Amino acid sequence: MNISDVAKRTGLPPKTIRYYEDIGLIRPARDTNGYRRFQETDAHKLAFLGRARALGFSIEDCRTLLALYEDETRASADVKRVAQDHLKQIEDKLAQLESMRDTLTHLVHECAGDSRPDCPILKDLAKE
Amino acid sequence: MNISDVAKRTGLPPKTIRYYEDIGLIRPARDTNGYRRFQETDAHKLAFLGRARALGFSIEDCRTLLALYEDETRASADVKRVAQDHLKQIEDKLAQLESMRDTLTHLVHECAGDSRPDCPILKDLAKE
DNA sequence: CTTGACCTTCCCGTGACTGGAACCCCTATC
DNA sequence: GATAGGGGTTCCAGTCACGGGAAGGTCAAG
Repeated sequence: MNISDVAKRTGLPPKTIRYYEDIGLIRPARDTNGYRRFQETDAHKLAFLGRARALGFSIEDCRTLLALYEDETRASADVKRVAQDHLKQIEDKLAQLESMRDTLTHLVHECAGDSRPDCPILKDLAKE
Repeated sequence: MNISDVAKRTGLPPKTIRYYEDIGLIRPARDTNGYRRFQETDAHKLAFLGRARALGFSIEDCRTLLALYEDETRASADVKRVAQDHLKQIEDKLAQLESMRDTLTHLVHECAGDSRPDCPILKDLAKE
């Protein structure tokens, strides 16, 4: 498989796949002409990475998860810890965004949104 | 006021304040020794920017909001549009994070987290 | 006069890519 | 054989909103 084939199969852009090789997440073989030649295992790893990234794991987390995946002697506790830490981060971010959303929703609701200059949104931002 | 004074008052790090000058959000005066000399209006603008950033507005949104704030002939509709667009982005992000959280919560719950290698988290990432 | 706390500018690094330039490879067609 | 096109390759720069750190000027106190 060439890079565009595996890109189609995994849904990852070719640029991203090259980047993942760059940072050592995958090591596809090369043809004599210099083209990357992807094996099934490469496609499989890339799909794994795509799903991990879709769950918001950082690249470094992905590296760890991939290593655990390939380590038959892993402890599931190690995987769980990575996932729990990440989940915690997401929950923190959610709380922060919810707070922003609540404030913004309130402000937007208060604002007339007409041609007059008077605006509670700006008033709030400029308070004190 | 020197930069550390206004930093204390606004809660913004000096680095951030210099950056805001760099990109043209503020234009503090200078003393003969080259030090920035902040007026009340500068401190006020910085506080405004700090609150806008705390609500998650991008720097470019902040620039727009500041311009609207200083324009006595603004229409509140323009402010409202910026806020609504931003609110939409936040809601999209929230939905995305909630979906991640739900999946992760489920997976973490399924995982024994012991010394055995069997792990539903990895299984899910590697599915297919 | 020295010390230490300020201040200045400048450059590099962050995360995870994306865009673009410049160039090579392969096949098909004129 | 020339050419057109659609692959592929590398490398460099840019994104966003700063933060770290170096090298050096300024100022008040002891």
